[in-house]
Amino acid sequence: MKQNCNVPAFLSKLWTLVEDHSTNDLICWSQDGSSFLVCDEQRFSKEILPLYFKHSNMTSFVRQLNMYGFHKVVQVDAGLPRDSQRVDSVEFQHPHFRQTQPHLLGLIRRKVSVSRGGEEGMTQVSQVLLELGQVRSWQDISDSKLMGLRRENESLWREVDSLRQRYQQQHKIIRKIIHFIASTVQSKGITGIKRKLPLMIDSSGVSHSPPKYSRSISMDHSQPTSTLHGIQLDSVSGSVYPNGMIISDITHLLEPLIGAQKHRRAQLTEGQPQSSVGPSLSSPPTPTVELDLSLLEDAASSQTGQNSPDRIDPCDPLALIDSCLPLSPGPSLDLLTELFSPAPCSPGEGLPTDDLGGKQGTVQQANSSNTQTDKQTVATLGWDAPQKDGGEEEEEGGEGTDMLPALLQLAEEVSDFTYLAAPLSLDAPSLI
Amino acid sequence: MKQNCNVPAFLSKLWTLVEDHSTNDLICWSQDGSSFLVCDEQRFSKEILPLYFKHSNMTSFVRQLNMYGFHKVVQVDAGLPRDSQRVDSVEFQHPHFRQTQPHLLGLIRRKVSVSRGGEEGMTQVSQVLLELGQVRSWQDISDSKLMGLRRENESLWREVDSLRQRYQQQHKIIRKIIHFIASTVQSKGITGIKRKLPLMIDSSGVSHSPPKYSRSISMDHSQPTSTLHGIQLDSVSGSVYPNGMIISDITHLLEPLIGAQKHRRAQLTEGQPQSSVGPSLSSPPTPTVELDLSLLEDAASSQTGQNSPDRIDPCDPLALIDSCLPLSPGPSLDLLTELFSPAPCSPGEGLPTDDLGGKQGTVQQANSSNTQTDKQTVATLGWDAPQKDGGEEEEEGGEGTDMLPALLQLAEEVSDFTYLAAPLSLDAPSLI
Amino acid sequence: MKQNCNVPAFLSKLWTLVEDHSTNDLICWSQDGSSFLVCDEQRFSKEILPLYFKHSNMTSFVRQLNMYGFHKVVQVDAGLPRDSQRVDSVEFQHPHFRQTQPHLLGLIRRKVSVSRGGEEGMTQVSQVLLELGQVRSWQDISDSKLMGLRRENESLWREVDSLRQRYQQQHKIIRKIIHFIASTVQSKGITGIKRKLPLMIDSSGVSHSPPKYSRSISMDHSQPTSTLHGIQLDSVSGSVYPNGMIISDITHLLEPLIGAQKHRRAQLTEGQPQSSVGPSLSSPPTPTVELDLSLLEDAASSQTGQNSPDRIDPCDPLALIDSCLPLSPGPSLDLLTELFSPAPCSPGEGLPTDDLGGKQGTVQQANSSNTQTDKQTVATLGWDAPQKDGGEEEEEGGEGTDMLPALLQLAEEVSDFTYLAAPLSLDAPSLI
DNA sequence: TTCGTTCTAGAATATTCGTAT
DNA sequence: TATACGAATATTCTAGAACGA
Repeated sequence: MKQNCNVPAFLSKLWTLVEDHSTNDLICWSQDGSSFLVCDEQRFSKEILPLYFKHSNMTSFVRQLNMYGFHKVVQVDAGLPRDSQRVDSVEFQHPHFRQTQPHLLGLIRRKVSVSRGGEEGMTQVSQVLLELGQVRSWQDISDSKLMGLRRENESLWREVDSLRQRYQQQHKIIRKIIHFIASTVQSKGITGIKRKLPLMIDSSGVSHSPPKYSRSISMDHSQPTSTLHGIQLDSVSGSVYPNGMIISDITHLLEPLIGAQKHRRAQLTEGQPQSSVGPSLSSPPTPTVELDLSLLEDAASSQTGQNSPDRIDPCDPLALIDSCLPLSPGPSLDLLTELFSPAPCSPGEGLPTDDLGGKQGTVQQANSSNTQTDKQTVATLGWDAPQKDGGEEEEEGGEGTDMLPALLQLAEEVSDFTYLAAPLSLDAPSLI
Repeated sequence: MKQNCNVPAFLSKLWTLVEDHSTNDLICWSQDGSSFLVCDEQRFSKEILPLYFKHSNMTSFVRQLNMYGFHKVVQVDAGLPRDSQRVDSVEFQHPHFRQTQPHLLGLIRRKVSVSRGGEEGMTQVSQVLLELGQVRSWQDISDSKLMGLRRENESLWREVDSLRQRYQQQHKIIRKIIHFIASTVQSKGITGIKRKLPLMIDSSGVSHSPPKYSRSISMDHSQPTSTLHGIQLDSVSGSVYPNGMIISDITHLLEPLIGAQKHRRAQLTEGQPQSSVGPSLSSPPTPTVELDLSLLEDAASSQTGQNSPDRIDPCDPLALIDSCLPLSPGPSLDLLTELFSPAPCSPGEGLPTDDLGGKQGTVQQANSSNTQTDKQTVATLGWDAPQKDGGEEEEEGGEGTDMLPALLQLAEEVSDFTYLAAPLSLDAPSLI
Repeated sequence: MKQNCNVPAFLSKLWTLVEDHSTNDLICWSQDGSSFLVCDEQRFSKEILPLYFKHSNMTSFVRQLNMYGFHKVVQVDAGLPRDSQRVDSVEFQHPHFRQTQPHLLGLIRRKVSVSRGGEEGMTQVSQVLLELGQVRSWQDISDSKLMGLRRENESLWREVDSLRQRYQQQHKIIRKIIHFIASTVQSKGITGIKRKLPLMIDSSGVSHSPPKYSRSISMDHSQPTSTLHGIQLDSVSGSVYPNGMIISDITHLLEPLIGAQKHRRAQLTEGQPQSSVGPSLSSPPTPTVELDLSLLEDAASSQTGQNSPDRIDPCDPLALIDSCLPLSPGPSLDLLTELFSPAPCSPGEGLPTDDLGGKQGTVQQANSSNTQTDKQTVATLGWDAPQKDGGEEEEEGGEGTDMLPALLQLAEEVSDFTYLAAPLSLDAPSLI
């Protein structure tokens, strides 16, 4: 029974007690051997304790445990009504009290009443002061760190802002490209036949047509509204159309966009908010833009649906927008086909869904009117007309050829890009 | 059941408990009514206590008794051997807890840990306390700061995510543009006829429409306004170069960017560290141009150099693209293929819907293999056919077709990019 | 079942409670894991709470939550009439109570009513020591937070860097696309005459001159390297002018952009919050893109106005581009002209090496002057020549029209998108 | 002296109540 | 009305202290 003389009796007894397999139903090691459990406090105190100690009180046993630095392990399922089967079991643990490692018992020390001698309170004060000094120095350091972090964050914000701006710029570029392409197409078409321009212009929203102005106006108005939460958004939007021709307004009509906006807003409101959004950004972000040229496809489809194929009509913004929708895929080609095909399209395809709060209603109308170009016109315009114009041109066939190299080049470049792009990995920070 | 409102619940319950004759076998008044006895601690704690309190622990009951000034009454028979019938009974007493005298309960006061009463005054203590108070307030502030930083970071994460998404969207747009261009080219080729270019050029870019001017004006206006809140940014904008066209910048693209990036990194690494990064870059923004059309030049040069279409040629493009498209899958591509290919070209190039899984190796390989296609192959595909083949090809529209594969390839490449790029994981750490 | 001894029982239980999938219908994590929801208050309090606590009162549960710093998350639909099915669900959140991050529980501190003490002698050193101990523990926590933030920031930086790189890549792609378009145009133009394309290209600054290649090469190389430590600033400078002609800048001219920028800035400033202006963004610099093709439009418009009023014609890319050139006005145009024009126009258009110095005044002027070119001039240049050349051509112009609207629409869409998307406000929380 | 036993207290958390905003 | 907090009490775990071996 007795253990090493160095080890207090209580610890020796406790070890023996826990090790004893014959009493495992009342007291035993925990699963991992890092603590021990007393399963039935009642029986344990009355049946086991007297065998080792001079008492049969659980409280005394616990007092000793605490005196030697043991701690009760709280059960999460506490609080449960003892009704059910929950046998009241208690668990105690000590870093140096582990199954299979009795040699660690020597490291367990009994607590001694520090008897704080009241007198030396003074010394303690000095100690306290010292500690305070340390604390203060630490504070300074911590504060510095915070400042640094804050600056860093500011830089990050600026950086993000910069990125966003660049992104916007790029976006504009894309827009321009599209525009350019449009121009190209036009010019080609034009060459074939004549005179369609004016119309186009009108439709395009650029032109001199009065509607245009109204649009602009509406735009302006709308902007203000956007100011709601008053964030930068407004400004942004405003910035949008500076100079070029602004066809954009028309677009606004489209619901899709609107819907998108709303979402965005909502997102903003919510996301921003307080605390944690968790980094799990995975979800976050409702993606923002949705626009893409898929519209071409859609437009085609929509057109088709409408029946009057005579015109291309990609003009219809709606169609375009729709196309953006990830879901609506299909027909992409149709549009193109129609566009390029000689057959006449459908003239009046009003912009559908506009809602915009009534601001753009006008615009739409104007738009639709424009769109009305008929198929014939298109044909006449002869998208490819130029090419065809001259028979001899063919030799020039070189035309196509010309493109090729460029495209290849482009393709290559892109490929390159892909390589570079590859993905920086971000290691997750994580934390603390 | 209810007791005087002045009397704490514990005392009320205790009185009721002791008075209850139905439980006299477990708890009852002492002979003289000056104290009460708990006869069977075991049963009492498990059967009675839960009926009155939120626990079934004798120790908790005792703790309350002590808290209210009750004291245990030592049993004379304590010394007796534990054997025999000595049912473990405990007795508690309080001067104001007497049978038949419930009115005295109001005199029983619960102890409050007034402990601290410090004897020595040491003035210093007050000083120390003062400092501690400061420290604590600082803690609060610091904590707030951290929280703020954390929120800021979360917002940043969100922002970055948003940017990434937008970027992706843009990417899609680009892809679409390419697609569109491809279509255009094709159509043109198809038309068979040629020649229109010159015209286009003219039209392009320069338009005489009055509206234009109006736009410009608006632009100007906007600028001024923008200056408002603007900070250094304005300067930036200023640097931007308003509207003229600036060709010079183009150059920037080249190396400079690279160098810049490197710098950025360095900064990061260094900056991160402790405190200040210094950036009082309020102005930072000055945008630098990154994008430019220099490509035109490059393209030209490369083209010139290459000119011979036989090379490159990434043929099997289609497959790749589809796989990439997250949203709009296959159809579009197929469509295009059909449209542009005079005859079913590469039927087998089903769009691999598989996702790249971030592996580009495959793609590249495919690519390279494709590239290897010799001119002839290309011709077959129709890619360069026009050039090489014969003039008649043109009518067949086969011309345009030629382009298709290349374009598709390009599109795919882009798609690839998207995949790779997207993957970035943002785990939000969180913390604080 | 066992929880960390350091973590209060309430938190352990709460965690277990929320994690328990079997009770997800009553209590579970929120979508993003940053908070938890109690769906059916009634059932939860009566069925779940008693299993973990000594009560079945929602209020007590909430009190504990508050005691530990949890806060109720207001439901957006709060204002709605209580009518219908409004399932009474409540949501609570704590910055350190997040799904998948149980290690943060240790950072949640229970509030202590520091009230006591007060005035009098508080005293005792012990008290002071106690406080110091708390302060120290807080320090540890704070330090941990800082570390976490730091890591998070590092990740953010990496992310931003990644985005920037990807952006750049995309930028290149766009550039390539432009290139391609340019090539296409050229080829077409060639058709008119035959076989000039190559030459033109060459001349246009793109040329095959060895230097060009060297540039490209350098670029690629540089990029890889860029990944190093580089900071953003460098990039900026780098971005400045490498070699080719950069048309991109041109875009900058447009006011919209500028306006937008300003707004952005303002936003930034405000968002950032308080203190620091932050701008010490050492890094900030990373250049932002400025380039856009707006010029196309502008050019078009201006041209139209000036020269061939009959049509819009934004088609000609070159013209547009030229117009954009702020600095080297004349020359650039000339170049393009030369390229596309059958006859060599203005030979000497050196690339303006001057740096923008951020002054646009000059640029603009140049620009305007350019724009002013009248039709005739253009004609001379050969720019519009094609159109005018053939009388009939004009009429044909109508053809193109069909496309135009669609394209314009598209352009607008994109613009819209920009507006919508961009605007996201990031309010910087700020704080500290 | 050190350790063991017992009774009581300290300290922190838990539960309830009341109320300020 | 509802959210959050102060305050008082309740429960638990641990510690202090007295006393004896």
